[in-house]
Amino acid sequence: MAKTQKQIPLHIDISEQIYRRIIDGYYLPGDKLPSERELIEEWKVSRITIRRAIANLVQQGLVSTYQGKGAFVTQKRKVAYTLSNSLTFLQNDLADKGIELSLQNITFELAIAPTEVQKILQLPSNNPTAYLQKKLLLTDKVPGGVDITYILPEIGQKLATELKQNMTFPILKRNHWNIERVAAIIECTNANLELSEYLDVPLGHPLLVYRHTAYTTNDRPIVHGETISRGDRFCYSVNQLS
Amino acid sequence: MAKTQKQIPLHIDISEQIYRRIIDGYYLPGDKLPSERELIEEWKVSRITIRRAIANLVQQGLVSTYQGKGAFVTQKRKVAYTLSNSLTFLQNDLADKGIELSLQNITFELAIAPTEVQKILQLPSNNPTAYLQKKLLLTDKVPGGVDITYILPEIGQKLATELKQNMTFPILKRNHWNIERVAAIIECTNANLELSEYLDVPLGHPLLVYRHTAYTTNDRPIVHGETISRGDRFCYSVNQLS
DNA sequence: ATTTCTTACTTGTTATAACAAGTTTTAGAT
DNA sequence: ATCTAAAACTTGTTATAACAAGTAAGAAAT
Repeated sequence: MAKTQKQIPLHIDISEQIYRRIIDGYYLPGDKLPSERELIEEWKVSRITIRRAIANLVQQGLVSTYQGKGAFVTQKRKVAYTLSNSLTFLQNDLADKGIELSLQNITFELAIAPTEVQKILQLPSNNPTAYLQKKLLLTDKVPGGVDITYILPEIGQKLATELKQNMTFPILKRNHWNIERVAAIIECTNANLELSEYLDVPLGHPLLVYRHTAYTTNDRPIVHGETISRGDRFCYSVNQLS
Repeated sequence: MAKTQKQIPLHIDISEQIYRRIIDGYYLPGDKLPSERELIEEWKVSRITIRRAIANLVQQGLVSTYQGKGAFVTQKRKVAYTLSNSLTFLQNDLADKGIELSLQNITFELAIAPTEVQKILQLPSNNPTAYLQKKLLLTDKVPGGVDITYILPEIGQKLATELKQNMTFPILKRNHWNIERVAAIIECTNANLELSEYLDVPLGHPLLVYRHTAYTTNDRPIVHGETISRGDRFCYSVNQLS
C-alpha cells in the first residue's frame, strides 16, 4: 500500500496551481496576477495563506511584487558572460550583444586585506595592504552587479584614475601587465541586505559569484576579487576543447 | 539635509542583528539559535515578526530550520566541479577529494525531445526522439544534484545498461565516442517543488545549473543536458590561460 | 483642458490566536 | 536498568484584524 500521502499545506497547493498557470502560459510574462483580494475570493482562504503562496512563487523567481501595484510574472532573459579560452573582456563582449555596460565607482582605497586575500596575493606580513575597489556594474543604466577587487598597491597607485572608470583587465592589458592565467570559481549565493540595496533586489535574491585571481608572469598574483551579479540576469558561458 | 531615513521594518532590523551575531561568530556554524519563544521575549515582538526575521536569514542561506528541533546556523563547505581544459570527469575529480559519488537512475526512456533540444541535437523532424535520462547524483549517499540528459537514440540504445549506472562522459569515452568540445552555460535558479523534493531542500533554494552540449567529430552534437546541483554545496572551478 | 486633491485600490507590516506536527525530555511502568 | 507513554518543548500552518505605505483613478477646482 502507498503510505498515506503527507498532508501538503494549502499555500503550497495554491502556489503550485498558479505555478502551472504560469508554466502553461495562462499568465504570461509581464502579466499582473489577480490581486490578493481576488485570490482570497477564488480559493476561499485567508490573506496570510495567499501571501505565503505568492511568496513561494517569488522565491522560485517566477513572480515579482511591487507595493501598491501588484504581483507580476517575471520575464527572464539572461545575458551571458563569455569565459572563452582567452580572457574575459566583458565590455566588448556585451557591446557585441548591443548592451551598454557602464561603471560606477563606489570605493577605491588602500586597505588592510582580509587574511585570505593576504595569502592569495602573497602580501608582505609587515604591510598587508592592497587597493580595495568596489564598482557597480550597470547594464543599460540598470545595476546588474558589484565588483569587489583587491589590487597590488604598486599597480593600484599608478592606475587609480583609470581603474575608477573602467574594467580592470583591459586596463591592465593596456598598461602592459601581462595576465598569464586566471583561476576562478563560479558559485551562487543569496543577497544580504547590503547587496540587495546595491542591486535593487529583494533580500535573498540569487546571485552569481565569479571569484577570480589573476596571475602575471612567473605565476605572480596581482589581482583578486569577485564579481557578484544578479542571477536572474546573467550567466556564464564556457567552451571546453578536448 | 539627509532625506528622512526610510522606515525599516522590524523583521529586517531583527534579522540584521542576528545576522551580525552570526558574522561576528557569536553564533557559530551548527549552533542552535534561541527558540522563537525566547526571541519573542528578547525583542518583545509578536511571533509573526520573529518568524519573518528568521525567514530572512534562511533566505540568505545563513540559517536552516527543522520542525520540532529549532533553527541552526548553516555551515557551508562547497565542493568544486573542475572545468579544466580537458573535460569534466566528475567522478575521478571528487574521488581525489575523498568524496564518494554515486548515481541513482530516475528515468531512462526514449522520448520526444522538446523543440530546443531537437534543434540543438539536430534531430530529424520526422522522428525527433532521443533518450531522456534523469539521474540523481549522490555525494556520500546524500542527494546533491540531478542530471537531465538527452542522448542520440543510436547511442542511448547501445549503452543503456551502462548509462543507468555511471556518468555519461566517461562511458562515451570508453565506447570510443570522441568528444571534441563541450559548449556550456552556468547559471543559477531556484528550486521548484519537484527539484526541492529530489534534492531535499526548501522551495526556492538556490541551485547551480550546468547546461551543456557535447560535440563529437565534425562538430556533430551527441548529448545535451543539464546538471542541476545544490548551490549551497557545489561550485565550479575554471582555469583560464591566455 | 489641466492641475490638484481625494478616494479607492494595491501590497507591506505587525499583533493575537489556535491548532498541527515534529522532537526531546520526563515520569512511569515493567 | 530498560522500555513506554505522557508531557513539554520545538517549528509549521492558518485565520482574523488593523493599520501603513505606495499607486492609480476619478472628482473637484482652477
